[in-house]
Amino acid sequence: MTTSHTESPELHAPSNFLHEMIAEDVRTKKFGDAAIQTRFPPEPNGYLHIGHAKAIFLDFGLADEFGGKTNLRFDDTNPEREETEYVESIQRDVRWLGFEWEKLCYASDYFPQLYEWALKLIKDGKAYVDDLSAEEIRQYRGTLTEPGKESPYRKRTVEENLDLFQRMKAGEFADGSRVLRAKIDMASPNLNLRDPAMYRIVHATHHRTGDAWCIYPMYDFAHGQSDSIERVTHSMCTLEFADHQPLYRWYIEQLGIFPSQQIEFDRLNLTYTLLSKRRLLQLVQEGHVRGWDDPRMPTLSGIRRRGFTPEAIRAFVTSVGATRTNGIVDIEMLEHFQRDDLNRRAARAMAVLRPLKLVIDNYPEGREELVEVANNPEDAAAGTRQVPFSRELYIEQDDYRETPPPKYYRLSPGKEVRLRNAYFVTAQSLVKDAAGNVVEVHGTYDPASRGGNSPDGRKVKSTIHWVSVAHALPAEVRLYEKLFSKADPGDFPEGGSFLDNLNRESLEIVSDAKLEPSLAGARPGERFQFERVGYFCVDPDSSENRKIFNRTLALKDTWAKIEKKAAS
RNA sequence: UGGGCGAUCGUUCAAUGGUAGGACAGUGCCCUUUGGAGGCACUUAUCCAGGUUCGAAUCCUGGUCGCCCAGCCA
Repeated sequence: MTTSHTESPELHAPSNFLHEMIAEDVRTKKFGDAAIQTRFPPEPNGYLHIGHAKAIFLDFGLADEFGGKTNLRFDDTNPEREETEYVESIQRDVRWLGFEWEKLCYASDYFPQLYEWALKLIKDGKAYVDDLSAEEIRQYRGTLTEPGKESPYRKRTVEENLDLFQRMKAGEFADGSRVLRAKIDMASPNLNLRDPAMYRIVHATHHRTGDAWCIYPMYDFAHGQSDSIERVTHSMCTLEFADHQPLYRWYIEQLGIFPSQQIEFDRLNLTYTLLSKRRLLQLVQEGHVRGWDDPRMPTLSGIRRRGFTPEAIRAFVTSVGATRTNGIVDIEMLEHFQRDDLNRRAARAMAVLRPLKLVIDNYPEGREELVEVANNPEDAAAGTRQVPFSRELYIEQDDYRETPPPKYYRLSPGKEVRLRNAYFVTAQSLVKDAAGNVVEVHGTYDPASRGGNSPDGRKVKSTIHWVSVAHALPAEVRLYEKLFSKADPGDFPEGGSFLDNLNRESLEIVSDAKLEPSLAGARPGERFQFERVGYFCVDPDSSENRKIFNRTLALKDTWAKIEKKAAS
């Protein structure tokens, strides 16, 4: 692949064991002169999450690297859980990550072929129709330490099996009454080889094939063959499928079809995060979050709405790599890569979340001026903008303390600080309400310090941000914290539930934030750094006259750390 | 106690028989018109026991520990 980003080493595909393995296969021409072919094979039964992002970057990234192609294939063999809504969201998410598939495929497109192959196995005496109930089959399967025993129906003749299987397809039998099984080895130490089910009867409407079928292939009887049909050379999946590989190969060998190769890697786990479709679905259905795209969700649609970027996700999954060891990655690692990306790219703006009025007594009433501000100090090319300054400003409540604790550098009585990009200001007096709360601070500014520096070389310990009262844009800001309060949300006492680990304070809505006026034109999805506060992005809930911002991530807060330490 | 897979700083990834290194987190200092960013420094690891070898994280043997598998889910 020709690369246009040699200057960003972290964007290079990682040198991991998958890479080595494929490189070796290319060297030895394991697949002849065929190009590398991979696939990303989600079941359309839920939204994609950050764990899938790892698989996507691996599937598409590795193929790219070796000049190969990647198909997006929906593993839609279970009509009862799959929906078109998911098919659509998955395509949206893959594209958002920056990938375009070679072919869009569906396992359901292969139903006719799969059926033919089942017939072949029956004719070869390698498959049989079993009348045992699900419960009986489970009992006959044996246990981890004891071999199973053969079903009494295992010796049916080819003719009888053919007849029964065709009638299964024709809809003559009820759900669960019969199943087509592969005839392998009921004593195999690998449970997957103890005559696994190939087809089950399900009278359900499939999201694509409708009611054309009432028998559906199992994952094991569909996946390898689908890979083979698409001439997938390297079929990457997660570790829990390692036990299925012998069966994957068995079907391919019995059928004599293209020998796709399955390779397993470790699933991504993150602290304070749940990556189980079943539980994510539960969070949505029970209303613990606002939907699949709630910014607290680990779904790609959720973190996208939260303000995360594909670039950061790529850097993250690259750093995390692929191995065969199961672990849990610290969520702070993901956050680091996101801050790193946004720090370089996000335009800066000034916004006050919890406003406190600051009146500059010696600034002429009615006067206003524009100060020039860099859009991104990390990137001169981002240019500058003009921000209005006037006698009355909003500052952050946290930036003023009547009695400052040790090491507090911000505004307090008699103290001088810098108003970002504007003037030095000194707090002089304050106004309190009946309850004794500070409602207004009065101060004086040094006109000679315009732009933020005093000609006499005087230093201040701190710089605070501000928004002109007369020009302020009111807005709603949604502050997010971790959805779970426990590093392992799945760790709960007997009789409990992962829901007990939900963080009740994961969402805080600030309804009266004050923004600098330039933000009036911000479009949904646009990302900013509110200086000294954090990274934010415009939520699609925003209307023309009321902006809503989501906090992607707070800035690192050294002061909070100092305060915390002092408190302990 | 059947089978499969694995074990390197607190976490994560690397080292492919030859100086155990990077990133995240943490700590301290420097710098800073964001207590952001940046810079410097520090702390901390080869699961255990044997063996092969001039030399082992790496190869071998035996343990130990962890994960996965008994769906007509994927």
